[in-house]
Amino acid sequence: MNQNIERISRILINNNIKPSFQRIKILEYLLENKKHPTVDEIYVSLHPEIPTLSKTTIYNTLNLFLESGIVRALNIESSESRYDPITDQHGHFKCDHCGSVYDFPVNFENIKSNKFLEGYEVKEKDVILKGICKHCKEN
Amino acid sequence: MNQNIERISRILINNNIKPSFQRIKILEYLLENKKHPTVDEIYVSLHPEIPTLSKTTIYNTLNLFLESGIVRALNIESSESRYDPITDQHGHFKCDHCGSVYDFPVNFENIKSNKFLEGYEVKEKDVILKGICKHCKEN
DNA sequence: AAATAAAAATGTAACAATTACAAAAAAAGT
DNA sequence: ACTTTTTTTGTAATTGTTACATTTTTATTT
Repeated sequence: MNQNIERISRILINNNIKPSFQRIKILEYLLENKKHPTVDEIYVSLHPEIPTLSKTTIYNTLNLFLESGIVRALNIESSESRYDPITDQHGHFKCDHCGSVYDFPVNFENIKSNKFLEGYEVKEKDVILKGICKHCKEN
Repeated sequence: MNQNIERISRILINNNIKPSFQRIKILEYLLENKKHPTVDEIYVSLHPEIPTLSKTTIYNTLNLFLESGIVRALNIESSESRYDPITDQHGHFKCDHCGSVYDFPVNFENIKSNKFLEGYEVKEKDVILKGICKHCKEN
């Protein structure tokens, strides 16, 4: 447990972010539960452990993480942003029925090799699929 | 001009949508200016010609179009939805600098052939790239 | 260790996109 | 022409997010 906190602190420090308690907990949550949570989900999950936690802090922290590039925002649904720690490249499948967001591997090379994008500097890529997931199909 | 309206009326009728003036104008705007406009952009553009036009009508109409599948919503930025008439499949490149959204062709077959998505019903696909566009690069 | 300065966290209010809802206007049916 | 249904409209409510001032915590200096 303590080792985990040290590991996460190191990630923050490496990105020039002071490892405060809240920041550690928020990043830990993102890394442990790879659920692409919304701000509200983070808040509800961490609030029991950190009763003074404010949503503004979560917003501030996530924006800080975004600037440093340790997380990225997923705008799958227009009504809410979800947050994803940046690891390997992958696409996202959102189930219209249960609302879950699943990761799946994507070969971005096929997309990049495109004449139409010559001269364009691509910084961020995402593949978003929507539909009904396997689990919902089966029920 | 009149032919255009007839053409657009027919699209609506084919999708079981009564071709009211507002609906025709909104769909016409989407089809003519392929700019992936926001609701506000549609409103500002059509308001001079239709002074009584209400944003609620635009929202209602777009939701109607979404249900019928003649347009789809692009959630590139979390703060706003953009709307795109459905034609051929293509990806979207959004320039972080000038804000423009460019279309580019995408071969979705490369993405679909994926073991991880077996059993999943994919209804909607999008590839979203962000970065700096050619025009902004040159300046 | 106490005092001071700087950074981070917090709560409230403001904001903007969207939706809910009821009333007004227009269109369709009788 | 009258009634019913559909469409449009304006206002108010809702929700995710940001702005901002205050409080708390952390770091620095004496």
